[in-house]
Amino acid sequence: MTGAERRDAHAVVARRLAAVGQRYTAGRRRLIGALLAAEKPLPIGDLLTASALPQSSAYRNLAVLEQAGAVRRVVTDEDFARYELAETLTEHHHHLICSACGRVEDVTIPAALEADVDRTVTRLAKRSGFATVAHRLDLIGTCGDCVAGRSGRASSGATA
Amino acid sequence: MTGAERRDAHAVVARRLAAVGQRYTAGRRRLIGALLAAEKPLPIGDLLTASALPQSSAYRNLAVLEQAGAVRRVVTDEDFARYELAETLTEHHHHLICSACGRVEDVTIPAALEADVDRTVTRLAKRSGFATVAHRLDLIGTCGDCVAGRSGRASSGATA
DNA sequence: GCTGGAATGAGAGTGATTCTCAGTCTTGCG
DNA sequence: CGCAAGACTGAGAATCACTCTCATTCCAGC
Repeated sequence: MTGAERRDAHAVVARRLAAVGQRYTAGRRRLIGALLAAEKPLPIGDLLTASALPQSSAYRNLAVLEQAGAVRRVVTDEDFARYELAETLTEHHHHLICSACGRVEDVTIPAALEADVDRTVTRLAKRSGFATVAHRLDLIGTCGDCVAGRSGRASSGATA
Repeated sequence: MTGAERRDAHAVVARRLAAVGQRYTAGRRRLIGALLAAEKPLPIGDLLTASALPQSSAYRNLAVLEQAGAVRRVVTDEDFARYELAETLTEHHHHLICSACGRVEDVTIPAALEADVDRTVTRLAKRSGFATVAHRLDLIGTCGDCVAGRSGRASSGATA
């Protein structure tokens, strides 16, 4: 991610926070900074380290940021959540999740397929009486490291 | 689900448990029975009620059943997990999740699209060095009840 | 009928997440 | 500038899903 995009993202976040009557404080800025740099969903542990925020503040600020639409909480099978920037700050993407070590990476799928999925999904939702619909497509498998035996359950992906 | 399918499912579960050296006890049978009847992922709360098992036994048995490949743990944004029968006992399907009340329903998408997704997903996974890959496609929106205002966060879907 | 391992259930323990609350920093205003 | 209102912070307690422990019970095969 380039410097310009980064500045841009910060500006957008600031605006969204303002829209819900919240300030863009230093701690929040550090959280967003960490997420910008990561380009993949980060576990709370990494965010605590990266932001140097006390646990309670980190959780509180992530909740605020999520509510402001700047950040998204990502749940996996692990027993802790991960956070990533909201798609409106990055781009629509999906996750490649290693079921052995928990590693998570971003991937995008071809636009044509994406459009197909979206069309179908919308139709199905309507049929079931659901309004609006976003989709979440995750690919779950075993990453190269885990196949090779050197697993390890690292908190963030080591080979990034 | 018909009676024959039900019997069938029980037989398959029994076989899979046997394969990992486990018995198909009454409590486990009740858990599977509840899942067969539900045809949608059930929260632990419902399973405790339906199976009349003490909490520790329910969790333990669900873990065993999952390991045997009879059951699948489904995570949503809620702070508790849901369980459903493994797809090898039912059929490949996806979930329609209401982000307001947490309600979850099963849906299937057209075979053609399913095949497309699968092909793409496999290719992407390979490119990232992932072996094998299953996909999880969830549709997240707001169900009719919640749009209408009468939400309520019921543990299972009321209007099934 | 016995015996060993599987299974059970009550209760304690764990760990992520949330809540509480008193103190601090900002912002807008006079 | 000085102040009040309210946003923000951080430490710690509380909550809650889930897991573990352990003594007891059950069952399959001998």
